[in-house]
Amino acid sequence: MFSTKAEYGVRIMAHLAAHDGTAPVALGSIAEAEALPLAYLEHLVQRLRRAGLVESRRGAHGGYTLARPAEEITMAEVVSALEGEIAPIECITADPDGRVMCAREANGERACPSKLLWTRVQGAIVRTLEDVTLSELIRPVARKKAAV
Amino acid sequence: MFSTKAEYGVRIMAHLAAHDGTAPVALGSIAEAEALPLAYLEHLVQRLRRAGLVESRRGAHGGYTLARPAEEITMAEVVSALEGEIAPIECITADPDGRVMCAREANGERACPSKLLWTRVQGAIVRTLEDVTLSELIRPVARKKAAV
DNA sequence: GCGTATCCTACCTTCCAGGTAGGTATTCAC
DNA sequence: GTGAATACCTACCTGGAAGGTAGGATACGC
Repeated sequence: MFSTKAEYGVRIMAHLAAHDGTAPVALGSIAEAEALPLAYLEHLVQRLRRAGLVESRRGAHGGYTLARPAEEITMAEVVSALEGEIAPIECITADPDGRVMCAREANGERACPSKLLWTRVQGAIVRTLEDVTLSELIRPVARKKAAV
Repeated sequence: MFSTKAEYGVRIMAHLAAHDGTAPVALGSIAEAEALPLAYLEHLVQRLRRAGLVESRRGAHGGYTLARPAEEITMAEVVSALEGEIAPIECITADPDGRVMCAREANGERACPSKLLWTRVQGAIVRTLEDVTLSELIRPVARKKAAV
């Protein structure tokens, strides 16, 4: 489903949000706190940086900070920065306008018979990811509705 | 996300539903119609059979039929028969009661900081899959064909 | 200029999705 | 009963990617 890239990356973001003070947080301290390999996290955090989700300061006492307030960062941004485009199966993609396409349609063939299903699944995933912000993640706040 | 197992399997089911007459449909004819490798489909259809979703008749003029009416078969059943348990990331599972668990919780550790997110994503996926029946898939019925 | 940190590129290894192969058992038509 | 068609079963193969490692270059604080 989602790989550990998404999992680890979300945890990086959550960690940054939780320690969102003045000073940047060194990736080494995150790796230690979360018990994850530093060298691997470096790859992930670079994706987050290139996506404009975190900012970095190099050198001594450097580290990372959120590029925007946690309330304004959605999980859809985080996950797609890490995993690339979100599609439940290969042939389903979304073009820049947000129209969901089946790859087979493109070359004049008829759509997958199951397009309806995968587009709905994709919609559900994307909507959910867009609906959860980083700040919600770090506040186990009075959400507690219908705890499935 | 989902592998081709789910994609192909759903197409098998859709094909069976579309040709749901008296006679069983040979897998070879499905493979040909869908342009998929027969030998691989055999693996998939066995999973569907063991899950009680299709029935088989061996020998000449044998083949497969739906085990239940298409309206009563949900995509959740089909996909989980093919892919196994549906979880957006490894540490999220659902116990027999349907309670969503984080693997880390089990061993006395605290839950992933991001559990909230993944449980919601899982919920959205499962609810969507449960909501789409096989019969809906094969009838592009009364759905606005215009805007896609 | 030294230590600390980010940044960058290349590589390595394990796993498994996706597929192949070959055989056996069952049923039908004749 | 024979042969063709079909489901059923088990084992194997293979490319690519997930997940991780290595090593250095670059920037910053003191």
